[in-house]
This record gives sequence, structure tokens and C-alpha cells, in this order.
Amino acid sequence: MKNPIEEQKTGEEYHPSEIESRWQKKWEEDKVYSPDLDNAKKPFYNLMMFPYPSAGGLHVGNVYAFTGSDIYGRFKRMQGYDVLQPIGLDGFGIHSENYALKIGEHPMEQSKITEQNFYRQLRSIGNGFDWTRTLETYDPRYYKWTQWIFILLFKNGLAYRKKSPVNWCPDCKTVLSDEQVIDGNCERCSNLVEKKDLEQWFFRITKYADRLDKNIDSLKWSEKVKISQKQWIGKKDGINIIYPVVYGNGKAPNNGKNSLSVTVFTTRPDTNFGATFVVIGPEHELVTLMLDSSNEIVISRNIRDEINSYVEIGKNKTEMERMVDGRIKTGVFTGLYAFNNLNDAKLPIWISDFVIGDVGTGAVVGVPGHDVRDFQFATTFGIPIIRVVVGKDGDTSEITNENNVQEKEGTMINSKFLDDMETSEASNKIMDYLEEKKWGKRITSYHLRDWLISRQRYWGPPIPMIYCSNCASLGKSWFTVNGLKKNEDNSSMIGWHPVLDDKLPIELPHIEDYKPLGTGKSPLESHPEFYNTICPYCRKEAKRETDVSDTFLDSSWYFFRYLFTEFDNIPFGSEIFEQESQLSNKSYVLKEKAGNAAKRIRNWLPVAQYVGGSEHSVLHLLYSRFISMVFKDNGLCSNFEEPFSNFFAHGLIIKDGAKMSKSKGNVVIPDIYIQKYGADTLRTYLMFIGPFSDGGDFFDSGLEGIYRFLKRVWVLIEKSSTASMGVTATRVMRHKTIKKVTNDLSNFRYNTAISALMEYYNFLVKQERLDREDYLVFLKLLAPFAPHLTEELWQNMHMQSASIHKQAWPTYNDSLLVDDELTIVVQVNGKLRDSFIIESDKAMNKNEVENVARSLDRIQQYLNDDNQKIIFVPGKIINFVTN
RNA sequence: GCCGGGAUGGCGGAAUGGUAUACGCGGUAGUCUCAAAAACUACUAGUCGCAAGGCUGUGUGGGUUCGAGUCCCUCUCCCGGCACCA
Repeated sequence: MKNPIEEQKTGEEYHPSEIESRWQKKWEEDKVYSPDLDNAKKPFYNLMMFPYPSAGGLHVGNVYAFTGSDIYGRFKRMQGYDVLQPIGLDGFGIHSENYALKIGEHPMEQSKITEQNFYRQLRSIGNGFDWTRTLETYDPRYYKWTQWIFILLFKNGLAYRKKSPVNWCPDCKTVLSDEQVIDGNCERCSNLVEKKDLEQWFFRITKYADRLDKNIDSLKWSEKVKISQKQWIGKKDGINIIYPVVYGNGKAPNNGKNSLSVTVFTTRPDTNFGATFVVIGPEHELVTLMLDSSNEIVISRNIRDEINSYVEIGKNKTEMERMVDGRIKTGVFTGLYAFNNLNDAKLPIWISDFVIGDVGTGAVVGVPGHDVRDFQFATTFGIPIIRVVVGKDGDTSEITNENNVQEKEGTMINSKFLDDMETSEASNKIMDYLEEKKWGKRITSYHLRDWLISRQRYWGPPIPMIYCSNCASLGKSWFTVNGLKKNEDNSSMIGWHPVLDDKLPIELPHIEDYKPLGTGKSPLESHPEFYNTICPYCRKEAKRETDVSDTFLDSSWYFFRYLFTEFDNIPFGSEIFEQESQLSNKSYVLKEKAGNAAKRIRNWLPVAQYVGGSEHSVLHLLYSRFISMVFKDNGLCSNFEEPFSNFFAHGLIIKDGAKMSKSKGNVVIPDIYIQKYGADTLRTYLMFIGPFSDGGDFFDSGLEGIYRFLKRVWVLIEKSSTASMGVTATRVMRHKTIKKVTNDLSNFRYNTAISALMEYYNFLVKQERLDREDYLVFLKLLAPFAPHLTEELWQNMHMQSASIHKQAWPTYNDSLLVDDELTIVVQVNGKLRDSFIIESDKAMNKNEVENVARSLDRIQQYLNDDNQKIIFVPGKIINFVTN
């Protein structure tokens, strides 16, 4: 029998384009990357954030991210896992709509073109995607379930409507979530964001704030992402202090009936004896009461006018103006006082726009000696400053300068029963006291706000809700007609009913006037044929919601859908569907398939490894976690509530030192590089630039270097027909390389894995005789990086063999990692003076090493009676030290 | 302001407290060629030296250690996130 190595073609040059398209086709035909979801023995869900098409195609940054994730998947597959690596498009939403608007195409038609181009590109980079289960968020079969999820949240009391000042981008003509406002500007178009009062749908994510916060500690995520999430949730422990409101003469307004009070949230109650004023925001309810002349609060006409004009001016300020103006403190005195029960002090109540309506209680207590912002306010309006904390410097003098404001901890003074205590002790003591006296209540506050879901745009899933004015006039809502009590969570839902499950999806109609109106209404508002419907409860005429939902809802659950793309009717399933939902009287999901669906969820979720950009640290990852928790609470997934047990945040590819952007004209399109050098070169190059966590600067000459390397590999293997068997000279290097590459891949250290392979290559090419095993190991180790090249060479060596990507990952033996000879470094007083090579076993022996070291000419000149102390590191170093 | 992460040759970067600059790019010289490209070979931190070899070197200044890019403290600068958050 002929040696298979001799069978291979020789003398052919490396032509990546021919090889790559051939193998891509073959892999897809052979379903190399399509695991059997129901029978997989070692499921491994390897997920990459799916792209959102905000341009005609992928740029090289996308390729970077996908390749990094793909390499990990290929590594795991060769380690024997059944790797599921799906791909889809997050093509619904504002990014894609803006792109369509820009090029003057209808989003619905444009999405089909974009889809084709994205999938073509995604195929050309040679990723091991399972092309049998793609999804697109704008596909009605997909967003049927996005709508179903909206209804699920509604039925759980987690979706509600509220009129509130929201971030409004006049250019995108839609509202934005807080997360989408960057320094007062729109994340998408960088236009100034305005405040606008609109009635909107919100998701009550704040109800999950504590859970979202607590779980973070146990996640195996990139540390910086965990920190961002923690910071965004912004959990703070403090106390709400309730101050009775009085006039200057100490009497209560309203003749003492229904006595008024103002509640402030503070994290520093220890300083409360130093409080000299209270500030409420312009949105505070007390302001409304004061402006209402029918109310019994007696304030002078002058003050009322002043308050009125201050509030009106504030309303017209943009976010940006409010921030720029922030340095200078403005405000008006209300004529009212907050009565501090601790020391009977009357604290003047001011209105100022530095206090934000929906932070804390919308009111703060001013302690100017121990808060810089309060100090600025107090000095602007001549309010007294009292020192109650002495810091480390021991300074007890009056605080007259901003630099002397004592914000850090210290020892209490001027605070009666708190005197001489440390601030932390004083804090606990006074909170106990305030609670005991019922003057306050400990509370945990969060920076996280409820998730604003409504978007006044066209290209998104219509919110599946119906408003019935008849039901509204009778005080009815879905909650009341289903016998659920009205409570705080659903009281604003009068007249609202969800679309019945069997009417889903509510399809987005193809309309010509899809452009955003800028009126605070969706384009669907001009389409009665869309919004006119009948009430699912009373059957009278009713109206559909015309806003669509936020894109982040689409992407918050897609990793569930991948598991069920072959079914139209089951997005995911579990035992709950076998019982019938408590909340819905119609079970829509086919029961006989539910058990199977539940099994898939148990087997494949949570996602074993998620890879994505850190720009989604807050938005997407937080929303996905929230939705998963809601699923868990509804029995849709019973084995987890954290969808991504491992998350790795990859870096950013830049060009010429700057972030790639169309305006800078430095966007690198992968296609031309793939044509010229092949996907294998581009992939390997991108991974070689630097650590995957860091990204790097894309430059063409670096690509040439990798292309040279792969061409050399091609030639080396082509020449391998003369390779011998049973050569041992390369064994240590082989095992060292296996160990290094295996460890590096496990930790996403791709750049060093590639350099280890280059070293291995450089070593092999210098050898006179090689073991065939070296070639096989080399190909396997390189396979995740250059899947086509290695497959071609592998198949040339193994006729009729299974794909290299299904071969077992090489293993190493620790006992074979030691070289026959080692280099010992000789130092004198820690300075390198010489080195020598010695057999490994002798290198471990102090006497052997010392004898050789002492005999070296260059060492002898440094040795004398003084330096007899010897530091010996076996196999590495001997150091002669002067006593 | 607060919270992260950094700073290493001409460039991207590598270094369990143990030979700093692996690997690659770029550069210089050479081989091949009529020539060029490609490919291959050698050299490539600075500095003094004919050489052998010496000295200096990982942003700054100190410290711990036989030994520090790595650990501790000081400062400077850069990048990312958050921010009138009470």
C-alpha cells in the first residue's frame, strides 16, 4: 500500500480562493457544523452576537469578532463537543431603518438585499455556522414571539404605560432610552436630545434590579463588563428621611390637616445634624401643589410667580443645556421649611434643577459642609454651613472654601449623641434612631430605570396591544376581566387588552409613508386599516397601539429561538405549556411538542460561551438577563435564569489609530482582502494583531506577513512526502506547542497561540528529519485559524477521511515536555555574566551546576571569598552573591 | 469628580519574581536574476569598543528582593465607562 502522503498533489501553488469556496460548499453539504439538537451527547452552545445591518455589508470589525468566536467553537468541536454555532440578523429596528432611509430604499425591500449580502459575506469568511437554523428579527415567524413576549410581560404586570418626559431625538424623530443618550446626544446621529412629554410603554426592569445586581458576582464574564453592569444598576443603600413641611412661623400648612411632608433619600444620614436646607426638583409634587392656587398652601403671589417662571424655563432646557449650566447653581426659595426633628431646625425648602425628578425621591437634603455640590448651592444663596465631620487632617475650622469640604469619612462633632463616633458607626446609629422614631425608613435605591419600550418608528414589531374606549369607560382592563385585582402595577392599564395569542403575529404592513413623522406618533398612525380593530373582550370598536417596540427587545431572546427555528409555533417550551398558563386562557403552543422543546432548553442553555463587543456591556446583556429571569419566573426555562454563563468581551479593530467610521472614510471592507489573500489569511492575521480582548490597528503589511506564513506552511506540507516516521528530535517541541496552543485557545489568547505555531514551524523547517506526527499535529493546531488550508492539506494526506474539524484535538504529555539539555544562566550579584548548556538531570543538581559555573573563565574573574552565598534555581539560574 | 484598563525597540506586541524585546511587520546587507518582483539567508534596543567585552535600558521618582517589566508606595500621561446619582 502506498503511503498516503505520497498520494498528494505536488508542485501546486497555494490558491486560497479556489480551496476556500470548495470547502465551504462541502462543509455545508456534509452538515459538518450542524449538530443534532435532540441527540447531542456533549452540547456546547457557542454564541456570537448577531450583527445588526446598519450598512450594506460587514466591515472587518465584524469579521474580527466572528472569527474570534469561531476559533473557540472549532477548538471545542475538536475537543469532542457538539458545538452549536448559529447565525442570524438583528435586522429590525432603527439602525437598519436609518440605513434604508439614507439610501432611499424601503426598509422591507432593503432588508432582503442586505440579508443576501450579509449571508454571502458570512459564508465567505469560513465560519462554522449552522446554516440550517438562521433567523432574522424582521421575519414575522420571529417577531410573532417578540410580540408574545411583550404580552407575557404585560400579563405579569411588567409592562405599563406612563406619561413622562422622555429623551426625544428630533433628527431620528423618536424617543430614546437613557442608555441611548450619550453626553446629552443621540447615540445614533449625535444630535442634541430634547425632553418631551409622551405617553409610553415601559418594562418594569427595576423590579428585577436587586436580582440583576446580585447575580453578577457569580457570572464568569470579562471583569470590566461586570463592573459596567454593576455601575449601571447602581445599587445604593441609604435612608428616606421624612421632614414635615412648615411655614416660617413653625405652623403647618393646610391648617394642620393632612400635614404635608417632604421625603429625601440620602446615603449619608450621619451628617444630618449639618443639614441646613432641602432642595426639591422642578418636577416634585410639592411644586405642583404650590402652583395650584386652589390648594391651601399659603405662599405669596411673588413667590408663586417666581416658582412658575423657574419651572417653565427649566422645562425648555435640553439635557445638554442642563449639563452645561450645571456648574452654576440656580434656584428659588419656596417660603416653606422642612422641620428637622433631630434638632428642631427649620430647613428652607428650595427648588433647583440640579435635583432630578426621578432620582431617589426627587428631593435632597443639603449638607454643605460635606458635599461639594451642596456647598456650591449654599454659598450661592448665602445658606449657613455647619461642620459635623472632622477628617484625617484633624481640621475643625469653619468650612469656607470648596477645597475644604469634608466628603470623606471621619469623626463626628456638633451632632449631639453621635459626637466622637466614626462616620460609619454614626450612620448606623442614626438610621436606627430615625426608624425607631418613625422619621425615616432604610431603603435601597438604584440608578437603573424602567426600560422605555415604545418607538415612534416604522421598522419594528408593532406593540401587540389594543385600546378599547368602551372598556375604558367601564374601568375595565385585561386585569379586571381576568379577575385579577387592580394594583399599583396595572392601575394605568384601564382600557388595554393584549392581542389574543392566536392572532399573533400582528404583521407590520407594507406602507409607502414609512418615514418618521416627528410628531411623537408612529407612521402607522396614518393607517386606519392597520389600527382599526375590535376589542378582544367586549367586541366593540377599538384601536391598536401604533408604536413599535425597541430593537433591544428583538435581540433580548434570540438565543432561545435558534434552538427552535424549524418550528413555526414553538419559540421555546417547557412544562408550563403542558399545564396551561395561569394567566392565559388559551394555550397556543402544541402540547405534544412542548416536552421536546423543554429538553432542548435544558440541554443547550444557558449559552456555554458568549462573545461580543463591550459596547453592549449595559444594554443588550442587561435586557437579555432580565428577559431570561421573566422566562424563569414563568416556567419557560427552569434550569437557569442567567442566559450567558460565560461572556468574553472582544476588542475593537481600528484603522490608522482611529475608530472605523464612514465619515472618516477608514472603514475596511473584508471582501477585497478575502479575494486577494483568502479568508484563512484574513482570519489568522486579525487574530495575530494583538490580544483578542484588546483589538488592534489594521495594517496591510501585517496581512502580507501572515500570507507568507500560510504559503510556507503549504509548501512545507507539500514537501512532506519524504518525511520519516519515528523521529524523536521534534517530540519535546511538539508537546510544548500542543500545551501552549491548547492553553492559549482556552483563554482567547490567540495572538500568542499563532506565534507559538510560527515558532513550531520555524523549528520544523530547520530539521533534517521529521516525524509525520509533527505535520498532523501542526495541521490540527492550525485548523481553527485557517480552516480551509488545513482541511485541504489534511484531505491530501488522508484520502476519504472525515473533516479535520471533526478530528480529536492533540493532547500533550507532561513528562515529554522537558528538553534533553537546558541552559543555565550564571549571575554574580544578580547580574548576568555567562550561561552554559548542560544535560537536564545535571541542571537540577546544585553541586553539578556550581562546579561548571565556577570553572567558567568569565565567572572566575568575579569570584572571591566574599561572594560565597549561592542562590540556585534548578534548571534555570545560579547566582553568586556577595555577603 | 468617580470606577476600570494601560504606558515595553522604528511599529503591532511577548515575557509562572529568574537570559527583557518571543512572534510578526518594517529596515539593512546578501543569494538568485539582464533587471525587478517573489522566495531564501544573515543582521536589526541604545551606547562605547577593531574585537573580546563593558555600560545603560520596560512612562516618573522611591521601596521590597540575591534578582523587579512583573510586587508595594508617589507622580505624569493615554484609553474606556459613569456622572449635578443625593
